Amino acid sequence: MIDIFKALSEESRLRILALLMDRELCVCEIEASLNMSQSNASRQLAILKNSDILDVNKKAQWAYYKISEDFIQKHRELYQYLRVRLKEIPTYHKDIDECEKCCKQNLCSNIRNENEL
Amino acid sequence: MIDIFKALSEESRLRILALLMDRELCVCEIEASLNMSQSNASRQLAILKNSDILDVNKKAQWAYYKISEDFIQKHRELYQYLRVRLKEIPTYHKDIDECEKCCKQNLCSNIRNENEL
DNA sequence: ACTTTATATGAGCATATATGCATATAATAT
DNA sequence: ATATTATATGCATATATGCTCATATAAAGT
Repeated sequence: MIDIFKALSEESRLRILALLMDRELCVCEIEASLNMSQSNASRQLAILKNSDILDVNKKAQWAYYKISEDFIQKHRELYQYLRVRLKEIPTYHKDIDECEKCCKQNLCSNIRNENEL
Repeated sequence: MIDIFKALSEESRLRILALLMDRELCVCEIEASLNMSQSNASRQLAILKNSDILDVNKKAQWAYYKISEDFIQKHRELYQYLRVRLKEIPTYHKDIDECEKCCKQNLCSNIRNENEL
């Protein structure tokens, strides 16, 4: 539990989570959407993954992160709380808009769509 | 929200919160129950209060801390989550037992009981 | 084999946090 | 007034964290 709260106690990680509430994303999409450096995006994702909030799904050279199903089930109240409250982050709408743009551009080619849809 | 998660991301503060789920307590009772230094107990309580999780009620030379009613109402899912999960802290039962002992000893005389019951 | 692309990670720096000690403040009791 | 008791806080220090730069790893394309 303490690891979860630690993971949630940093703004850039909350912004990442807010994006992942809607869809799974690869590192480069998060990096571009939130205007973070590649290494920083990768590190923050690793922290969220190590606290079992995120799952990663590696395909070819891409790493797709999403909210872990296990987290959603085991921490239901907290997940619901986040679902509502992450929208209150000051940059929320800007971040979502940026993310929409990135996803439309198919930053990391089409491999995700080809394999999953 | 970020301030709340930061406040919740430290073990001694979670242990304090676990005790306060049952009753309001003054600094010296927390200090004795959790075997913390006076200054540390005071500081952690201040952090929880500044993030609006706790309320303080000062009477004579004592400061009684409790979970803020406002927090319970405004962060209902998170509060329910904490209510259940704080019991999973490894030292939970030991802490509660110690706290029972302290309260029975009337560490800070009887002023609370005289005024409130 | 070499290059390109995506991600992860080590080293180093700056900042933040936790904590002890000493001291300040503030209320009470003598 | 002085002493006692409870709490808060300034300062110093050790540790942790966030972030950048450079580099490593790993998969694919040429």
